[in-house]
Amino acid sequence: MPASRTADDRNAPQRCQSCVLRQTGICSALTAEQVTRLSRVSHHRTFEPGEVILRSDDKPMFWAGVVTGVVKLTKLLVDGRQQIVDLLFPSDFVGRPFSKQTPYFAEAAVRTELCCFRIADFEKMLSDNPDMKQHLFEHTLNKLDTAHDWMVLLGRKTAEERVASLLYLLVTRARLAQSLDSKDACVPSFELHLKREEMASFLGLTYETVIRQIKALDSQGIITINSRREFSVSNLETLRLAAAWVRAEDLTI
Amino acid sequence: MPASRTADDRNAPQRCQSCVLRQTGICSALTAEQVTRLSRVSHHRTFEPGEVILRSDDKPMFWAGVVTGVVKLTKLLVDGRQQIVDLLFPSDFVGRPFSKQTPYFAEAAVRTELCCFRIADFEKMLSDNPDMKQHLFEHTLNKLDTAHDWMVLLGRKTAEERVASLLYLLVTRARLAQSLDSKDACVPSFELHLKREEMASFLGLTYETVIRQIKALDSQGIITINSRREFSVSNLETLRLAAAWVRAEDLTI
DNA sequence: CGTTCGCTTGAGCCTTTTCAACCACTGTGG
DNA sequence: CCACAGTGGTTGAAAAGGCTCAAGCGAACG
Repeated sequence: MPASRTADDRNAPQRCQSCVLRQTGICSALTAEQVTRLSRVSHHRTFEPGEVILRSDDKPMFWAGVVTGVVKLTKLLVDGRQQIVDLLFPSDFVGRPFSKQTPYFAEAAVRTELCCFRIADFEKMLSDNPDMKQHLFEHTLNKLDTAHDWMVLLGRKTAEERVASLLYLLVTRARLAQSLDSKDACVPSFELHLKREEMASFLGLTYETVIRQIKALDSQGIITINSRREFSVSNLETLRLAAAWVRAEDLTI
Repeated sequence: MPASRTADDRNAPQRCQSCVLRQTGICSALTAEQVTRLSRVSHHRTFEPGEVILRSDDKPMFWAGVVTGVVKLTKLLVDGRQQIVDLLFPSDFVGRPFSKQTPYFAEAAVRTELCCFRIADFEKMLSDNPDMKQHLFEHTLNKLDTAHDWMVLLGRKTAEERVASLLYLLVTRARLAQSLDSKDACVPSFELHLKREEMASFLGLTYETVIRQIKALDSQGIITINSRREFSVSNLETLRLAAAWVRAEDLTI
């Protein structure tokens, strides 16, 4: 699946040092020299919106970290019903280690840049770097925690709470990403990376219901609809309450 | 939380060699001698049905493997709504490593025997035994996969499919456990370890709906109700179809 | 022998889905 | 330049699946 090395890949050693994975992701466990060594077996690849990154049941050929963009992980039922089971943001990982089969479809939601490793290189990398393995282990444990939180949403929350939960998650994500770039503390407005249909698929609803609940949140003044893909949130705490979110710490997706 | 060492614990070295955890669980990664050494810092503890094992948000004091019984992991919303996010069976683990807070309530569903370690001993054990850590890592990855499967159930399946899914999961579990003891290939009838209410909480339904769907499965001949807590399944494949389960391999809970 | 807990059943209601139509925007080709 | 198709988004009306509420049953247990 990964294309051959691009011209860009030959700049890898420099590029790697400023990568998001280096700063907060898996490469933060490495020394500068180790990163340089690693950069020789990694290569970047860009996926367009809707492009499939990994196919369910396929033998995994590569493993990757998300550098920019958003990846959705979806599962299908035999009759075509589908559910997004996770959204991946920069510093998250795509691929199922230690398995003969990929358990989901990974698809780019927006234009997405991945840092890819061949499976063999990746597994060697892990056994060579216990700290890296530890990082990935803890990341997996966090993912399990947030999956459990999402199960509460899917099992028990109302449609309005679900939509509020997703918007809260996305606005928090946006703040997080922004505070890394600039020191701007508040994000009044944020852009939606997802279609209504994708929101619905992640929330266990239909897209019509999502539309109606977004409108309901707007008419209650909890959010303001700027355009189809952009919203403002004046009071984050109000949104959190509307989401029936248990604790802020739960928000690690 | 763990009680002081019992008389039983002094027999630990012998007991450990025949334990489920030794055969298929985390201790399978150890030599007999390592197990003996480990048995000195472990101790067993029994929990009665409904007894709380770990409390959400508490600092984790111990970590344990399930030897016998069933443990349910539940999450609560502020207003009291609750969702069971996982069921643990023998050879599963209770406790969240590498975290300051337990992310859920762990409660015994039936009489349950745990093999407990103090957190400090446990973390030392992991760093001393890379194979053990690897085992736990892969176990966590499996748990994540099954959590994703359950998200599909909660987000997309009908009430009948949900109930069928749970029964299929439990009957498969029962077969698995039985084939370890005897070589009996088929389990026509199996006992339910859960109350209707617990089934509902795991399935994102109300218990009335669970009751009605069990009845519906019975009247379609997919299962037979022997008693309130015991069912028979003549054709496992029919049940699997009713459950809209994607693949048999998904069933690792 | 009464109480409690778990389970069952029924009736009506409500949230969400389904179905269908329509709108807004974008890119394409005549 | 405009007709056209295609995609994503919006709205309304009707249907339905599952929930709520209420009552009753049965086994276990003190």
